[in-house]
Amino acid sequence: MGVTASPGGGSLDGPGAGPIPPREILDKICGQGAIQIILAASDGPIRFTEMERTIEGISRRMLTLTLRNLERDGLLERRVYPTVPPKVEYQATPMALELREALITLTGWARRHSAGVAAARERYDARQAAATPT
Amino acid sequence: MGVTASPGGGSLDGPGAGPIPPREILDKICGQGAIQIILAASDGPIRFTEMERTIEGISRRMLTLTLRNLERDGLLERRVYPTVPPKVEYQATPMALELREALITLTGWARRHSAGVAAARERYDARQAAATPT
DNA sequence: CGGGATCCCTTGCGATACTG
DNA sequence: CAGTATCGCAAGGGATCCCG
Repeated sequence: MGVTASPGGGSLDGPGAGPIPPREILDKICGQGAIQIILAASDGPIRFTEMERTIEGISRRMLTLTLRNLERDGLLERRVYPTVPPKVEYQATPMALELREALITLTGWARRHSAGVAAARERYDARQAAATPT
Repeated sequence: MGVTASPGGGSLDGPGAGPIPPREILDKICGQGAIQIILAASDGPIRFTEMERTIEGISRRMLTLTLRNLERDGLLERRVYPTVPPKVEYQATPMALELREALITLTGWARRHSAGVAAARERYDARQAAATPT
């Protein structure tokens, strides 16, 4: 993987650091609420605080960091309006839009099977507890 | 392992631990090579070492852990043959198979845009470096 | 409004060694 | 073959404060 810089994901790679391993890309997209962020930015420009309210559960810090990462990877475009108060808009790039369908499928699946996963988990845990002597 | 329901989205077991937040489910699926594992187990039963060879780059530890997590969440079925030497097979459950298409899309996208992401990253980093005074 | 900087605990994860 | 156990560092990520 990258060079492991300081906390925040700022990987300082030297010039000519080859292609990114697909695994790393997927991890970035799926981790830390990036999916919701991309989807939120897929329906036109969206502001920072709008996102914060839309995504619900994400911390300010993580939102900022993930936005930066996605921008860096070319998945989001960030536009700053030097007004007072400041206004910043994010929107998905064409590259990111290609993911839209798949990401919707994924989130839909997760919502539909939320209970099923919880049930499976309880069954598994119960079985483990039963197999463990006191 | 097991409990540790700390900030971020740990797994709270215990009786009646409600439904799983979709976010957490997605993170589990996307992180630590779970995608490749699910896909590898989508074409019929596959053995532990086969997976280890197929996935390439995953550590023994992570493979084991992720397999356990996916089994616990009801995405993989694990079958043990008490032979000598032991034989263990994993295969995707129907629930996990529903993800197949989307996961293939995702991995395909990641492969296609690997270079594009790398390029975007270099551009971003260059711009940052340019904006930073010495 | 939209962040950046710092603190600091928690978790992820590789490396290594041992086992049925 | 298919794991489990333990160690140890580094990354993850929340909380808090500050700033243009």
